Amino acid sequence: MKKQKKKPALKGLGDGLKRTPQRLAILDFLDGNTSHPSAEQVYKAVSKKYQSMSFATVYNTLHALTKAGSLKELGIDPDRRRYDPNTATHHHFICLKCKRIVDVMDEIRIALPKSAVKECSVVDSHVEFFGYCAACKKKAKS
Amino acid sequence: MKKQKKKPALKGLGDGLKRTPQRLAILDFLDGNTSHPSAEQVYKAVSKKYQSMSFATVYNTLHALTKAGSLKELGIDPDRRRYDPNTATHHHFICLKCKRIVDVMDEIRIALPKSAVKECSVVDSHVEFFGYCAACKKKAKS
DNA sequence: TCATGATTTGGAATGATTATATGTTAAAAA
DNA sequence: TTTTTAACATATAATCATTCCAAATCATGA
Ligand SMILES: [Mn+2]
Ligand SMILES: [Mn+2]
Ligand SMILES: [Zn+2]
Ligand SMILES: [Zn+2]
Repeated sequence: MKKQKKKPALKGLGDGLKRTPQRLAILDFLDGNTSHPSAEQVYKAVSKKYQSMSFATVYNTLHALTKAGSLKELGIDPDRRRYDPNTATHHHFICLKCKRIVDVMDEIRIALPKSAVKECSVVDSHVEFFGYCAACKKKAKS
Repeated sequence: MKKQKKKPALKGLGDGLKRTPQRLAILDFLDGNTSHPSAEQVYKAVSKKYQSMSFATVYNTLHALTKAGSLKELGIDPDRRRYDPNTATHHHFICLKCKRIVDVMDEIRIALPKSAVKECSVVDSHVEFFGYCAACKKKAKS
């Protein structure tokens, strides 16, 4: 029987990156994760399984993965950087109350404004939706 | 003759905020400013004219103005908060090279995806375009 | 003018991230 | 397998943006 393994949303370590247990642990936590965790959340989660994990290693690995193109740094949260293993172009809904960040995978056709295209070259775009998530909406009705 | 005054892009101090020289100086710098300055840039600019300006006051004022709805905090730059006196819904182009943030005032019709509307209530949205600005594009061709 | 609560200020505190120095190890060569 | 070594992990210090704090000052209304 093949070792069970869910479809990896994460590309994995790139190029000549060493396959260290720390990196594999971080990679495993990130794989398929849609919570857009911060460095601290990664650290906390991975520390449990892999005691002796250093905070610096988390940052190092997050940077390495980002450079390798297996991870995206999100600037959404002004307070701390968040990471997204889903590197395909997609968008996000941010709850103004609980700060949860939810994927919006729907393809959004953005009519690139002429003014932007005229002189600049647009490589990518990202839509942020702000509002109140289902849970917070429900609470407000109490 | 009426006191000459350019059309204010900035709403001004809200409610019961005292009209202090510091706040007026910051307000004056921000008025019509489209550079999306950071707190430090505000501090540097205003310090010149208003010596003795404190960094804490800049933060206090930026917060007060934000709460009053005369200013918007931008989460675009992961390294530091940036402020936008233009509180009308508009979008931004971010140059991946020089990090410049340029307004995209064109109205963009975003087809709100069903999945987002279903359970959540969307209050606002913001599009970030990433690419290379005219100046950086030109440089690259050298 | 006076009283007073709001505001300013400098400096200390915090929290996220980065840098450094040193011991460790994955991986490739022998 | 053993050797070799650049890459890596770790602890800790340093940095940088932002917030907090307590004391001094000030704007505004009575
Ligand atoms: Mn995402
Ligand atoms: Mn703007
Ligand atoms: Zn919520
Ligand atoms: Zn540029």
